[in-house]
Amino acid sequence: MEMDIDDMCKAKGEEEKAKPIVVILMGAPGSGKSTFCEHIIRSSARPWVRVCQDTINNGKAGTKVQCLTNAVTALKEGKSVFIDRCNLEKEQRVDFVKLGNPQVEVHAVVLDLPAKLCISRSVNRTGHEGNLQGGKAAAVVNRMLQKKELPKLSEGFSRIMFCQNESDVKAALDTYSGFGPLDTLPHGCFGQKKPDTKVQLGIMKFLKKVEAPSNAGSSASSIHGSAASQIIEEKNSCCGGKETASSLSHTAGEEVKGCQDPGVGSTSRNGSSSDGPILAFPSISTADFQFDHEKASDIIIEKVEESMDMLGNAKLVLVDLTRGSKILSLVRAKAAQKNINPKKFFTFVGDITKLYSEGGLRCTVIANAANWRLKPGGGGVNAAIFNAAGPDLEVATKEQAKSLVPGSAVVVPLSSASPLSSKEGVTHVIHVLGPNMNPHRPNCLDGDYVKGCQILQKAYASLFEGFLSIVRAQAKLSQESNEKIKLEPSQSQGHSKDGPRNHSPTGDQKNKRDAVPEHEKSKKYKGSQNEVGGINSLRAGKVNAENDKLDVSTSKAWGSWAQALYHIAMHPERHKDTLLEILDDVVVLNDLYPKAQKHLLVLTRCDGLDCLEDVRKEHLQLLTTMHAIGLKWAEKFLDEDASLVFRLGYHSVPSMRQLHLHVISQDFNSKLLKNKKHWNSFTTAFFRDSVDVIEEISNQGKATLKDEDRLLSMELRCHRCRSAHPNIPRLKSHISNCRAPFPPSLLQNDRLVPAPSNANNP
DNA sequence: GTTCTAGAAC
DNA sequence: GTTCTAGAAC
Repeated sequence: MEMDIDDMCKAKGEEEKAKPIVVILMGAPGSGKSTFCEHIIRSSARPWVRVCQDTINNGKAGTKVQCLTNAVTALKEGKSVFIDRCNLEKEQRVDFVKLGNPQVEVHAVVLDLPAKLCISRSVNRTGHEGNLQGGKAAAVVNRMLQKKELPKLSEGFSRIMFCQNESDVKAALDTYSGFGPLDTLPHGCFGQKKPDTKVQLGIMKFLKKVEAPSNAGSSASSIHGSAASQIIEEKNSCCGGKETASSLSHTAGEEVKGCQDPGVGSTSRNGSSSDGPILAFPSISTADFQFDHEKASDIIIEKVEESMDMLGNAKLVLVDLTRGSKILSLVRAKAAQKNINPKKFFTFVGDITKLYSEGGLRCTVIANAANWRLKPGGGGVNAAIFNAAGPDLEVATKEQAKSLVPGSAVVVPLSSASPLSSKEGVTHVIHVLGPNMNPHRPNCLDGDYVKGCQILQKAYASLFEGFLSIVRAQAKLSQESNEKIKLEPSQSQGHSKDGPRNHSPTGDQKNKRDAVPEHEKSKKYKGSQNEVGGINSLRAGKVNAENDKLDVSTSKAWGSWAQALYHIAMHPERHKDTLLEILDDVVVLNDLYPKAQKHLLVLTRCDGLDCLEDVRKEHLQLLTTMHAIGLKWAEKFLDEDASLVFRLGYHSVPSMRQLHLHVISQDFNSKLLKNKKHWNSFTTAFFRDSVDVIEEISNQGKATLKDEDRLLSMELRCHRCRSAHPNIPRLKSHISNCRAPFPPSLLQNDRLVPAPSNANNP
């Protein structure tokens, strides 16, 4: 179906310019499509018509042709159109995309909220009609979601906005509510979460099934499919940067105001990040905090030098607003003196919030010289960055931490709705708090440069470490997707990436969380993978030494109930009757509350090693021993029951003190597995496979923790087929029957330990 | 880590 | 009414 351009122009008459658009909504039942339209229609200055297939026929469901006809009519009248139907499959939306023409842009708004939320909304909405309740609603939504295909610009959309949580939806609402009749919106993909920014699951993992599994009719129909279905996973080509980047490059300022220092390094201006991520950072503490510039420049150089080997193709850029900046010249001179690779580290004169638009330097990560409360305002870089990033940054920051200890940093993923993200290509802001030498500011060190230098060193170390964690996470993600594509070379139409997922909490959960008073939030906060130093360490009772008040001893950070394993490890002879094995380095015991048929713990006897966070290279041998002993026991159990499959790993943040390795069979058949936290602690990225931990310690010297609270409160998904379930009992009834193969990520690297006879088909 | 329980969800 | 979740207390 084509629009007649001439007709449309005539209809609009002289006034012109006002261009109607078509917005095709996509989302499962309960994703909020109608609410979305209604909200915008109420508040928008643009005339809109909502074309809803469910009600188009005098309040009853109509046909697709009716929808198309109504849409054409509305467009001829100069009205913009919402296509309010699920549109999850490409085939279902192709005719609506054809409404577009050179005069009429077609946008997509994808409401990809967690399945559980859609299910619960569907249930609520349809409950009174009595035809789509409970499991039925779940089945319908799950089945629809199985087929969903991510829209791509190549289908004919000029703009696609992905909404994976309530705040994304809010951003989209704001965008279209404020979208006046004469306005235009930038083209491209927006809102697709950057890889592994921990914010999201959702739509990034897009699934496409070639054929339905034989048991697809059950309410627990699989999302990932069973052995019968072929799953193809692919990193969606339209997301994560390429097209967004190209759309940005068209608008990049022709006039390059930013100025790279000639003496130290050089990089091409436009698209300069194409060959590696760049961290732009201001000099910490040398402005308002009045830290000595000579000392600060030494520390910058020292810390930059230390990071050089780990950078890979990533780069560091020290940024200052003014060309004559003293700190910049000092650093430049010292970098040259030390022969620091100018391609990996250089200085740049420009506004750190406009590096791309004004300077042509694309930095995916920028550092902020934050205040301890992580509040906007103040002045200088902090005020500038919070201003430029918009309110999203404040919200995202609060999710990560409430305050910062001097010498620490916190990584904050930036929502794609933030102008810093859309205009400058920034994916993360790292807040850093340096030492303060200014008596008019909090925590003044009164000229104590011994402490001051230590803190500044820590601050830069934390900053660079935070940046490297982002770089590593992104590298790992792209490597994984490459592997996936290699695995299924002939079927690259799907859109999913497997592996440990960072699911978003459901919207309602988020609301509840948002209702929690601030102090409560920070009280509950237990640190996150992206957080460096600071609060994460606080939880373990190991706060930067310079903050004496917070430097509590390790044992005090654990509740009395969390000491049981520690006591066993220190005095195994007192617990002989409960222990399965006592060795020099480790003891083995059954988990007191097993969450599966077989669930035991390999417990280190090393004093002072409480959790994964404490583990360093010197513990590599111990980790290997723990793994070997765990494996030995798994194999013993497998001898007795070849149907079992084991997984060995650590909790990112354990509840019990004293490092312990879980050896757990994957049946999860235990009445003691009672709640979401139990389930998610063994089936999300929160569970760190022993093999991966060993690899990370060996390569990076420490383990990656996935300790976000959200992981533990994620929607419940089957660990095999990844289908979503509304509650624990339903989930358990599903897993007792699910025989789908394990996700590919678990099948790699010996993460799963099956009986030898099942080695190829656990 | 568990238990207890209020109150939300069904 | 019963089931289920999630927060507080331990």
